[in-house]
Amino acid sequence: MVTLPVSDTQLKIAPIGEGLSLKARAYEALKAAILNMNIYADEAELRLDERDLSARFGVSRTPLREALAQLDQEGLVKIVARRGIFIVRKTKGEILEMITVWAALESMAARLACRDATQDELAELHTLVDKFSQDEVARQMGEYSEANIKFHQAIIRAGKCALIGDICNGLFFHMRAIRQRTIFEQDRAKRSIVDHTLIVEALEARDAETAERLVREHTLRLRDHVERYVRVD
Amino acid sequence: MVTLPVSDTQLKIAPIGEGLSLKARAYEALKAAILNMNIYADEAELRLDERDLSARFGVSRTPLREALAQLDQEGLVKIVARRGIFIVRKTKGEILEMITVWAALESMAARLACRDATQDELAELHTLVDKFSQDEVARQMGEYSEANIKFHQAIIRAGKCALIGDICNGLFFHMRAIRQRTIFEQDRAKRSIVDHTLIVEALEARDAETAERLVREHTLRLRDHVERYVRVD
DNA sequence: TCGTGGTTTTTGGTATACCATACGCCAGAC
DNA sequence: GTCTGGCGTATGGTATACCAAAAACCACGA
Repeated sequence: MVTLPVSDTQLKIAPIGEGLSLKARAYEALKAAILNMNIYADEAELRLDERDLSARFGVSRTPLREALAQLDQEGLVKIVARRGIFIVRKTKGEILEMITVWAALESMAARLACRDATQDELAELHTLVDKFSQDEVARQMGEYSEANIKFHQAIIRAGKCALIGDICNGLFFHMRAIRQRTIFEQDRAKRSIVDHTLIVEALEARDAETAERLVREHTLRLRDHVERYVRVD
Repeated sequence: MVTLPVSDTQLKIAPIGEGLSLKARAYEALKAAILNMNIYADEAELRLDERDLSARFGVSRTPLREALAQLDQEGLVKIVARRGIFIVRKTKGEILEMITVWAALESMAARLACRDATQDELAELHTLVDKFSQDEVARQMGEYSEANIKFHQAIIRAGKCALIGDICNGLFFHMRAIRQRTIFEQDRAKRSIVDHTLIVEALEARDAETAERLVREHTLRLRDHVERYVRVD
């Protein structure tokens, strides 16, 4: 009897039970939980307990600790020996720095995109801006935020630098975890549409200097807005 | 009797026994070991073994695994379930991306520095460039590399954005771990001195646009040099 | 000689027990 | 009443034993 290599069949029964390791699953679950916590809970219970979490998830402390250690390194929690595990609240200063880094990276991505973006990618950007302008009345702020992120991610993707994408995704995640993130959008939607339109025009013209400058100014303007009007807890 | 607060005494006996956790010590040791390995060893032994390391360090697998997990997340090693732990070799593409990110962040730091750098910081930059020009004959490439990094770190510091500093330090570390990193310096020292001098001038003139552009072009030029002439393994 | 099947070994993943220290409670002295 | 010191408890850190899957090895047969 001949047994075919698994890769040659079309079965792929595989994904049963989410083939991820317990550590990975605990990590995702905790990440999601912390994010929700930041949105819903108010000031209460900033502390986590390894044994308690271990019991809730039904796994031992070992994989849980590995997941927590990773979250600690990413800056979402802070582990203090023999004291506890605390959910980290970003300070306003840290948020401003994140936006600054974002501005630096995305403006570089825009520059790269002027050289390397495909026609398809430019078309996609055009679509994102257009769709956005048309929805103007009906759209909710929440949708705007998602669409907004999508637009910026599309620029970054068009720059073809995976590392920029990775770092920015991390930044975006931390932003998402901020409670008053709605402030990011407050009174900025109209202005953003204009900015976005101009940015796409510069990209289509392959004008690197202008595209870079527009993206940088656009994001730094958000930074200033947050610095001036947002009060973080 | 009056007992003085500890902070008012001048004892500070504290640092007994390197208060670091075993995990932290294992992490530092492994990091250093991997770095040396990348420099000295040739293609041999890209694989690590948890039990073996555990025996060598004299600690159990648990803290060792946590240290390895952290190195894995930082991209220095890759842990594959039931296969082994492998020291990661950066591809040429990844190196180019790191330099690109560096260019984006340091140019932004230069922009910020034009607004926020103190006179002392500008003076320090001046010193770094001057000292460097004078040593021209006697200096070794190795020293150049260190001085070079120092110069760039000084600019980043002057930008007052801690996050940019953190990310760049990570990038610099990975660069240091590259074997043929001497190529970075090959035939570039003379040009660098000119570049650095101009950059400092722009900073002292508080000319953000020029400083940003010069820093970006300087680093992207290094990127192109690597892309063209460096062959990574 | 080559391939084929099972068995042993290796190796990272997980569970669990124990350790050491920071904190809180409470009794006792002044 | 307040401060002090011991002692118990909570909690992250560490050690160790076991598990499962992948790889390596080996014997056997065509």
